[in-house]
Amino acid sequence: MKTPSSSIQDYLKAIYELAEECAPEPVTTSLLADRLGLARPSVTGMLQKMASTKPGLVEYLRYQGVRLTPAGEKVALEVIRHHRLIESYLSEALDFPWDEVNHEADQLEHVISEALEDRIAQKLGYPELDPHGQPIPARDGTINKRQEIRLSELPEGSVAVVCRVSDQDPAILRYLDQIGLRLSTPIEVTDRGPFDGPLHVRVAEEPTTHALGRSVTDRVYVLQAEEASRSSTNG
Amino acid sequence: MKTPSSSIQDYLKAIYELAEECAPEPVTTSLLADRLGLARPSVTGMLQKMASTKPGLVEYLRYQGVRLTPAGEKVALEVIRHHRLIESYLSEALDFPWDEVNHEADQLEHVISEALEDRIAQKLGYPELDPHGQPIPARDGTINKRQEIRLSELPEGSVAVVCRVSDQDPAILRYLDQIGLRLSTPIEVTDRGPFDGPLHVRVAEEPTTHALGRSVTDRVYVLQAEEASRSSTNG
DNA sequence: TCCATAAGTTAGGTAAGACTAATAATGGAA
DNA sequence: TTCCATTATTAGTCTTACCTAACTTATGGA
Repeated sequence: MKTPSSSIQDYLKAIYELAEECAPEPVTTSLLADRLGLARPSVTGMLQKMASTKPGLVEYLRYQGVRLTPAGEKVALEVIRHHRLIESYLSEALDFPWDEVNHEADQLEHVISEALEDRIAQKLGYPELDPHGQPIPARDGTINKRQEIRLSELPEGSVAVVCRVSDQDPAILRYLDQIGLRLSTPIEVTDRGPFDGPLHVRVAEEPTTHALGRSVTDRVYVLQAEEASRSSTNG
Repeated sequence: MKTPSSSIQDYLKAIYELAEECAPEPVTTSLLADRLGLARPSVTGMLQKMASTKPGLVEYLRYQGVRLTPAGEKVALEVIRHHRLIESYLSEALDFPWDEVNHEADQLEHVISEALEDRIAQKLGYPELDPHGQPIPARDGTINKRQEIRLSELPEGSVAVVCRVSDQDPAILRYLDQIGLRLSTPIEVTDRGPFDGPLHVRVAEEPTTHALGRSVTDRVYVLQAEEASRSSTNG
């Protein structure tokens, strides 16, 4: 199969990530448009084109959305592998801060060769997690999923360890870094307001608590007690 | 000034390199088409577009060719800086062989950010030469030119040091590597046939000589005695 | 000097991939 | 069950950068 064009790769990646994050299956046209920063009709057009000219990658359901086929998911995971390896490399080898690597990797992921990817993976010692704790798919398209839950779903009083943070919003990443909430950091939910109000979280050894809104707590994933001990985090 | 599109950057770079290599000023449409792997009418069209929509970058002379203005040359040198820094990084940090870095860098040079370029330059210790001995332009667009001459212009019997090799043809680079002709290698012209026949060259300490055709000797640059001592080569 | 050939340009077309404005389907509330 | 707001799609353009075929200019021998 010929390598799909850069634009199609972006669509596949976005579909995969949205499906994983919010799971309104099938993934909706406007959600995709928002994520990609495109007008909705552009997305409709592209989805129809993908469904007709690359049969077998996506399943497009008129007025409902789009779903990846196993083949489409494999392509998406290849792109994501590139992306996360590049993020890791930028962070490890070139000291990029974790809020900048996503943007940079978005550009690089489409032009990197397999040979370069191999060298990078080798130099890094074949890492399994990127700088945000996101699992790096293997070359064969398999990916390790852990028993992580969203910080927003953590019950009051419970203690857990941060294991993964969405890399989408640099501002959030900068904020998390600033309050000391990084990968492997143990945290405690000291207070959840009613419904989906802000969560009060105490970080590691520090005395102060921070009130975190939904935009943050939905993008931070944690491992609870037992699960945490089974898995070690690395960049 | 907005960053010229990737395609325009390729044209500017190619114009600069062709002018430097062969100097039929102005650079001819078909030379450009060959270098870029495009049909001639495509090049004509692009040159006209550049001349009209980006005035000040190139001077286009109908039926004659194209020349860079100082501003156009500056943009070209920025692209070339990206390219050569990337080549250097791939070679130094990721152990890429010198015949592969050009191709890889062609892809990467358009998507690398200034921030990433800076990190790379810093990690490498601000190198002045790329893996082929080509000077890396400074950020302000200045470039160091040495008193190099083509191997094909070296008189019979003279001894010189290889200081630069064109990175355009991977096969030539592999061949040179194979016969031991690398940067800083001293060589001697043992015999030049009549006119532009093959040059017989002896490499460093080795006894055997090699007959090199014009396609090679025009792409290898050397420094003679005095000049060689003024300049040291590094990757 | 003339003309064949090489080199360059014009004309017209295609493919991606995006956009806006207008139209149609969907689904929740009254 | 009807209606309306939301969401999705169609229709029609635009831009970029390429292509081929046909035509034009330039050039260097006879």
